[in-house]
Amino acid sequence: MGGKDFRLTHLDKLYFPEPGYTKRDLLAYYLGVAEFILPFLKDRPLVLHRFPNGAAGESFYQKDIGEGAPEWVHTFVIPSESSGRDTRYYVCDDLATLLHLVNLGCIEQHPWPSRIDSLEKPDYVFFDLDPTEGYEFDTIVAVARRFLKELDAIGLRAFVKTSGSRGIHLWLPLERRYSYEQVRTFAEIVARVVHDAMPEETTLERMVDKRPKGSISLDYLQNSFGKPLATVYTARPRPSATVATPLSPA
DNA sequence: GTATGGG
DNA sequence: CCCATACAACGCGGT
DNA sequence: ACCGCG
Repeated sequence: MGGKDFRLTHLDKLYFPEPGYTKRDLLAYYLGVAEFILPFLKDRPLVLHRFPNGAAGESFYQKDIGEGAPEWVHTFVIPSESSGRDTRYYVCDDLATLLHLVNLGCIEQHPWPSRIDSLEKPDYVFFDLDPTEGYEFDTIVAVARRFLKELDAIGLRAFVKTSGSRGIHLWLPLERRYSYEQVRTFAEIVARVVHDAMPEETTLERMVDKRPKGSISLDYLQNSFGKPLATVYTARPRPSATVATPLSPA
């Protein structure tokens, strides 16, 4: 693969026991959608969420490529504010890297919403509509439509995808002119407008156990430096092996 | 998932 | 040889 | 400073 050697291991390991999908199946999936997912990974630091023993097993997040990564992988070094050390992030720019990551047990792909040539300036803002226990899917749809309506009212057209778990993500491309803080503030304003319009159906409460049952949590805080978002076509570590899927808002 | 070290 | 263990994130906001 | 959250 372009002289980029790597080894695919444990191909028969069951990654999704319920439907019976193995790591080989997951690799085949990503091979099939590579041409669609790679453009969303290009030039972005990637946060890995690894499940070496499948979707139901123990998992961990990984930012630094660590030891033993192929020498040809593209990386981007970002100083960690808290630890003071440098972190060498993966940047997945090609199929070989994508499949290498899947081999590590990286079921999900979580790129930053900013690109390495302008890290401090996100090129999209997103809204994570996350349902609480006992929700109705119709409620999420109604809340998503309200977001689209409010954004349309100020001349903005957002894109929609299923998160692949239970919720819906909306995202809006931005010129790279605004800081994370500015983008987060904008997201908060829009979320408050929607919450004021649908106070029963939505919540801005951060504490999980204080959210009204059945309400949709509007999480705008994730629009922050170093905080990634599960991207389009990424597989999710759910028992049924769901996938984040772009939707037409029609 | 992989590298390492002990039994 | 095989098993056990170590290791693999961090920013934001509320208190 | 620490904790909950994603």
